[in-house]
Amino acid sequence: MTTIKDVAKLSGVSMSTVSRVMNAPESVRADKREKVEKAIRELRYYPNALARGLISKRTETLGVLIPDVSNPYVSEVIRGMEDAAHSLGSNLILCNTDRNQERMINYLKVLKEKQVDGIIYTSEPFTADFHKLFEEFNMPVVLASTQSIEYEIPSVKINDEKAGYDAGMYLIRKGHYKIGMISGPIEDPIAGYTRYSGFKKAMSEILPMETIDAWIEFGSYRYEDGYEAMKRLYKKQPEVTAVFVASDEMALGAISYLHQIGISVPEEVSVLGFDNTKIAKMCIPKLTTIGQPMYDIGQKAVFKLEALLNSEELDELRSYLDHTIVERDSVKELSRKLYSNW
Amino acid sequence: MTTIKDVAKLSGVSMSTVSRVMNAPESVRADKREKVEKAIRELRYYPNALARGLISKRTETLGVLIPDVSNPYVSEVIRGMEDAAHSLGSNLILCNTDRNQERMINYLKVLKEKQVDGIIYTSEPFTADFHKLFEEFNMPVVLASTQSIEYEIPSVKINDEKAGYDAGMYLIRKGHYKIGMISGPIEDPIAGYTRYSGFKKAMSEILPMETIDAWIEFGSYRYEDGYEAMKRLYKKQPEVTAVFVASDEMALGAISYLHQIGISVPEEVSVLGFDNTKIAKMCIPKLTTIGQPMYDIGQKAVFKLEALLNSEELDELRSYLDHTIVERDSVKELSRKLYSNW
DNA sequence: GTGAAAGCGCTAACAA
DNA sequence: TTGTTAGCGCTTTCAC
Repeated sequence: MTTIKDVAKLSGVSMSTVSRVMNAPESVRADKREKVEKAIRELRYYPNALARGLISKRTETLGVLIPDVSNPYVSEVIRGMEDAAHSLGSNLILCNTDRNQERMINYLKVLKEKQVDGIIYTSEPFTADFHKLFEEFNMPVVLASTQSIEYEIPSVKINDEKAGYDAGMYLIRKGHYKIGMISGPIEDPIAGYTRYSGFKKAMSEILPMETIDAWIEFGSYRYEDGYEAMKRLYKKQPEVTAVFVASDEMALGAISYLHQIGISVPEEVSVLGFDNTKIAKMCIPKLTTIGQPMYDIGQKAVFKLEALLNSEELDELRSYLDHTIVERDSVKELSRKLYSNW
Repeated sequence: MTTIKDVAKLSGVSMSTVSRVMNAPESVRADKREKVEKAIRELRYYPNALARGLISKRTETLGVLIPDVSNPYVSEVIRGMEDAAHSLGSNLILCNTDRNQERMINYLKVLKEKQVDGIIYTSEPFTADFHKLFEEFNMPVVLASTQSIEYEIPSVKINDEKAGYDAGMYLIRKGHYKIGMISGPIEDPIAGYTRYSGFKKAMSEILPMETIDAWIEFGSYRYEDGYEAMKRLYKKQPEVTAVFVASDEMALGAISYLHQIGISVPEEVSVLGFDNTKIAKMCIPKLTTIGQPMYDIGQKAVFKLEALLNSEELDELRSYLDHTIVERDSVKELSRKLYSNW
């Protein structure tokens, strides 16, 4: 292994001068600088980041805590993070927590030991327990695709309640008035309760509040959950003409159930998804869905963490990026509209 | 920041003793050990992995070079890698190369500087150029979901040629004899040419070799490629009853085209996919597909790299894991079989 | 503008 | 069993 010492020897200068050509080249006289640069090339010298980090207290490495990389939603967020990190000269250490507290604590410990500059906690509710943990480890944290209301932690996500509201209003505007929902777990304060209550707010424009819950089923965002929830919903409300589903994956499960019992989407029942993951445009029918800017969420989270590390002023503690409505083929416009002036 | 010195002081022993309780506890007398452990807990001391790595020449960190995390196939491989790494006490640094040589070189440089123990190069052909690069950087490498024939580099993948052959034979066995293929690029020696030639070999059992190519189109594994390739194939061979498609994503594109022109899958045309990514069981019809053990590929690649780092004997340089045929709903059995005794 | 030397936090001889 | 000391490879004063 070649070290700074070898470079110094070969180029006939001191270690400090070699260090200078790497960190402040303009402070070294041109002739020496060139000699050093030549030696670096010849010896294929690469400075040891461990030694450097030991002094600088910076590793240019970020830890990313995610539930599971193989989740299509998460993997797009990560992609945004990695691009942002790359553009800033940092790297990402990937940690799949599997929602397992023990595994998470273990990662936190290792990341601390490896001296990562900061951590991004992604896509899972941030509980009081976690907050205590992070306090203990005392590392800069940014939340991506999640947030904390009780604690002052920087975060980046969409406005899920508004998204739920917009979803409901979209279906209403399309002429539906027998509208169901397959929500995430109501105990999930990030993507569950928020979208649920936004949807209910929209529904309250056409329905008495008390009756809305009869049109809502729940599931944990997975395909199978969507299938089962749709089954329950349909048995309860066979007149339903449109369903808002809180994730694309569940939406596919719901469509699968409808398809199985011979109900066509969107001709007989419309389905509105959530996320706009890649699958949404590959299935039949192509999914109309609430689009999250996953890449941007990841990217912004990293930029925010970087700003935090450089103790720059944060423009806002909790950032909310815009969602969109991506219109494709799974929602049908009903001709007989309830409010035709909309 | 608390260091080993602080722990030594508080527990009234020397730094070496503290070091020992962390690395060889049994070599320290119980009473002192307990004192040290208590101090560690009280001070919330975490050893600095940079300092340790500087000495041990090990960082317990691996670099992973992948084209793109947000690719569903890749993200499953990564998941296997990460679990394996975690079980071995290592971490993964994620590097999206985007098939961009410059970006890859940059990553290699940084990974070298950060003293990662080794690198896993994933899912892209390993060219002579890359080999030269890796030689220059002189870091242990394992290939995952790809391989090198010319160079002696450990690798883990499936036997793509056999998989292509099995795919063809499967369709023949299902009674088809007007069988098309949508292949990956023939210049891709990993997943393109291999599956293509395996398929041709199978077809040669029912067709003269010269005519087979008239039934094959090409695409770069993406949805849109599948759509376009299916269009070309269908125009050329409207009598086709089954198509083997070299990726699930392309298969979905192919199905989309067929659906659009009113041809139902599998009633009129059967489609056999490749990979068995998560989407395969979420679409309609659910995809019958050649299943790759993505998780296992990732896992095994990491274990292999670890063995390499510990200079253990590798049981085999190039590992080939088994593929499977996952039967779902997109392939129909034709009653009028060509070889009814099969 | 350049070099010598101290030190980042840790481990590993070597003594004791 | 334990402590002292010399580094690991680098940056950073501080003189010159």
